[in-house]
Amino acid sequence: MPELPEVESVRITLEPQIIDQVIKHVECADYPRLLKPSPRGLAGGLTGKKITKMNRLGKLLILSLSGNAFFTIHLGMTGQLIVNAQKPDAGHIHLAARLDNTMLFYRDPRRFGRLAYYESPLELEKITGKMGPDALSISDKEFARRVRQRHAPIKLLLLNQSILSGVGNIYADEGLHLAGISPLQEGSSLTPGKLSRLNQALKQVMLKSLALGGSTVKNFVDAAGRPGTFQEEHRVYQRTGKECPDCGERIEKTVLGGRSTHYCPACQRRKVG
DNA sequence: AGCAGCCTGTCA
DNA sequence: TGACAGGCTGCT
Repeated sequence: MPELPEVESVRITLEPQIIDQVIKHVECADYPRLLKPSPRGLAGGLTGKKITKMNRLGKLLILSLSGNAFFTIHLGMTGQLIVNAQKPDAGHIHLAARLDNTMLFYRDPRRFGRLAYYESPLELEKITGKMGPDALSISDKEFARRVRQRHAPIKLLLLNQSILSGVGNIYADEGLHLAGISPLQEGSSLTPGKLSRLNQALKQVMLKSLALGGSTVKNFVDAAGRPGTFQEEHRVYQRTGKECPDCGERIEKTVLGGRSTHYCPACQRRKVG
């Protein structure tokens, strides 16, 4: 489900509840695709480690553990972290970790998420090294450098996590609308001015969303169990046929890279040549 | 570049 | 019943 603002909302609400606690015991389901390097390897690696810090890169949560090890959590589409004294009365809980003062559960109905244990910074770096810079901190110059050499439609570039980390379908659509750029516009055809406008628009949209706890389109909740409200501020996303807040034209929907794409045909006209 | 595949739940 | 969903990988 979650993109950068939702994942950051989880990080902010989860960190104080689990920081400096030792993972006493781990139980997990037998889903090798979800639990890396393997269900047993993950449980064995985590057990006995202290959680010393919680960071985020794009949509990836990175927990630092004692002994220079790491625990990463990618929520996929429906991943959810729950802190509770006992196992919640809900299905699809694939991991339960007993900490000093509480328990941490991972729930994920669609199982598109991924939990992984890395035994050293070098192992972690193999993953994070393939990811682009975080979308909240990338400079205009770096953003332009990474986008301008590509010919694909700009929306597909924004969704590509090796170019930029953290932007998903909602914020790509919202950021492009705010910047007045067509999702179909080729990356290489955008001027430096347009590109810096887009970079700033993405940050603006995601920071605003973060301030509102993220977007809850379906059932996102943070680690305090609270939904976000940024969906009420969406300008184009899932507003097909409704009026553009800027010009009143009807919002259109198309498909790009297999993903639904919402835009205003008037404000986001494609420039050719 | 484009699409099937991974999964389940929900809505029309 | 079928279409669709906020992500990503791996195949052609």
